[in-house]
Amino acid sequence: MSHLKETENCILCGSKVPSVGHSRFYVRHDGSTKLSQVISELSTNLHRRLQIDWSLRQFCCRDCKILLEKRQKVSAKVAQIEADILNRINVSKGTCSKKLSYDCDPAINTSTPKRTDVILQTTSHPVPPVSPIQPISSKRLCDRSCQTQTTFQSHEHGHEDLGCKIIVSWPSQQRQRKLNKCLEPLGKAMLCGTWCDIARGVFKVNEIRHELLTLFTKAVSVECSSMTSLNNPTILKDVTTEGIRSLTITKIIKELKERTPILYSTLVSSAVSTRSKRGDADIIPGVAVAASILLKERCRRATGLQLMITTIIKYSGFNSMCAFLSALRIGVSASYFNKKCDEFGSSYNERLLADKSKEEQALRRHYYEDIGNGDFGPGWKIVFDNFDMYQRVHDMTEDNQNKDIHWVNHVKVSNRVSGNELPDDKPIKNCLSDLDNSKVAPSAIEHICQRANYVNLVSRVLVEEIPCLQFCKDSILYHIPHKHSLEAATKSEKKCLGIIQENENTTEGMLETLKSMHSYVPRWTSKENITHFTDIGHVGDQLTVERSVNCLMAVSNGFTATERLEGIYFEIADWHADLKFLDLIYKRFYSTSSANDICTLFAERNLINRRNVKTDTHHSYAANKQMLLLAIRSRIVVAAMKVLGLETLDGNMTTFHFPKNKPKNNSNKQRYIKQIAAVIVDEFVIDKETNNSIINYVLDERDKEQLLKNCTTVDGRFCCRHPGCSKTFK
DNA sequence: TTCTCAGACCAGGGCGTTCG
DNA sequence: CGAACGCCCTGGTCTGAGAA
Repeated sequence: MSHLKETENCILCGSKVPSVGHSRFYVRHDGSTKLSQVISELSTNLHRRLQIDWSLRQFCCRDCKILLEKRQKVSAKVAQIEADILNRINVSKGTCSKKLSYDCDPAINTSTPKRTDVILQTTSHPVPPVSPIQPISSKRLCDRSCQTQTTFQSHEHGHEDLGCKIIVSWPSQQRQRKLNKCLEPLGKAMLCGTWCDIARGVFKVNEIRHELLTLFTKAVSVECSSMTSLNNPTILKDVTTEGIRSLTITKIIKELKERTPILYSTLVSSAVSTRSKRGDADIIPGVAVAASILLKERCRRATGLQLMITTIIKYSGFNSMCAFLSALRIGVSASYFNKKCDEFGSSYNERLLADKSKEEQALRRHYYEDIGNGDFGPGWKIVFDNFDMYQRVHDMTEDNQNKDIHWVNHVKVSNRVSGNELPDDKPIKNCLSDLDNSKVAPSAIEHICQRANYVNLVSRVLVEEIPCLQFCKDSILYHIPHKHSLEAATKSEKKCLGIIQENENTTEGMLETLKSMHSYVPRWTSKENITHFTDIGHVGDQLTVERSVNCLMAVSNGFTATERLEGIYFEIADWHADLKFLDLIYKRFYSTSSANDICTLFAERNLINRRNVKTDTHHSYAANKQMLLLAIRSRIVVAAMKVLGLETLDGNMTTFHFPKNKPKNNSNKQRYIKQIAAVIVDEFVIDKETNNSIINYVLDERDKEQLLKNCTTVDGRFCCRHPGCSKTFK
């Protein structure tokens, strides 16, 4: 060391020390002198501030040396006092503490770590412990193969030393690391906390919590896998008669407790409040149901509970079903449901009232303020019909007779196609004579369109019934396009407005019904304070409209628009048109006297034993309709078999093969199937001669009308056809 | 004597009310 | 918010009266 240069300043205070004499004291780097030992025991904070350059020989001044000696004495005294306190604590409390014990087991105390010593050092606990960390509440943590040992070093610390250090010792080396700030509570809990404290410390660290959750979910997944495994399946997978008979909620809960404790605990803690007094022994149906649903989601064969529920739904009435589902926490009780239904239904007409208000605002802007011409909605109609019910009384008295109830049901149906562009104040034509016959009769183009529609309809039947044409199923047209296809594709908005408890058979009842419905007609008040109503169509069947019109006529001499029920107009909805058409068809094509005439409807009805088909369509509408559709389809199939050269339905066609050189794309398939359908329509459906004569007739009629129009004046008088004559005739 | 129809009876279920 | 209770309705079956 003699070759090292010497410093001129004191190692601590920096003051200049004399180069010779007794005022300077040598401080050795290796700690072999008393002074150097004292300096090495200084806190890290002081050490950091010293910044000693050990490449030079360091010295200390006399004043600083005195201070260092004083510190050493005080430190020794503090250590002695704290050791005395510790002894007193150990004597008074023994080892019965929930906190970490330092002197619990002599065996552990004397044991030496075989491979690794983890030394936890904390400045906030300067008491020197003598045993490894072990929370006393459990014994499993202190495993010999992985022992942790804490040693405490008594220091005098500055604030820079606060925190936790972990020291790991191997036979070959020792490493130490200061714990991250977020891990400090965990370190402290490991040092002096209970198992619960340690777990809480772990759970508070977000990163560890995330990993813990991953492990937790894995554990749940393993549990559920074992439940659905083939080796040891859950009782929920037993769907045999005996299995379903013996399946109970209690059994499910018992199995969950035994086989999926983590899942069960999670569900129970979700279902039961911490403040609840329910014990572990309680059967919680909701937990069993939730677990069953989740397991069914995982394995579709674990369907025992679902099967049980469905069976009960099928074979129980509404009340008992509600009670059952309510007990399983899937539904609510019947009484509560009824109460809520009343509540939900209380605002049954609010959307109609909102629409009415919107329409009234538009009307006011349009007529009163003279602005806003296009903000009317498509409007709506009110459809109404009688609702009849016969109620037989249990105890008949003079006053309590069987009740024949006649009420009125009404529904709001929003228009899908707007008619706002049509005039409200006058008809489209002034006079019926202005309407040409040719415009009413189908034109030549309409006949051509009609044939195209037949082709589409026939192609539907072909792809559905003939196996060798089924490859064209995705290429046919299911919706025949028309002028309002776009609007018709949207869903109709219907709103039930409930039952009006009035009898439409009586004038009084009908009047009350109309008054009730009139409240939904939008209105606006002019500057002259006159109320105007817009027109809302009310749609009913023939009888209802007839009665309504009579009633409306009866009040037409009212003083005000409200009394006259202005704004209501009626439309007849021929809901029975389908039935009437069917009736007509059966009158023409169905005769019970033609049982022996093969290929007639009646003979076929007997052949396939459809005894529910009757002459009177009114009494067997569905049966007659099905029979007719079947007859039509069968004829189309037979026609197709003839056209395609098919011996049997499953056979191979001899003509009309799909072109081999063309790819089977959508357009080619569409063209192909339409070609076959067109041949069938032309050969078997449309009578060419009749069709042509109709078209010719229509064309002739149109020509005649055009000729007539050219020969008449504006006021409808005929011109004189003599050249040069300007006279006209009536 | 047979057929038809109304009423009694019963079990089960719907629904509203009350109470905790 | 649900359970319990009571009232009433429904559907099926049986029975008796009256008509054919």
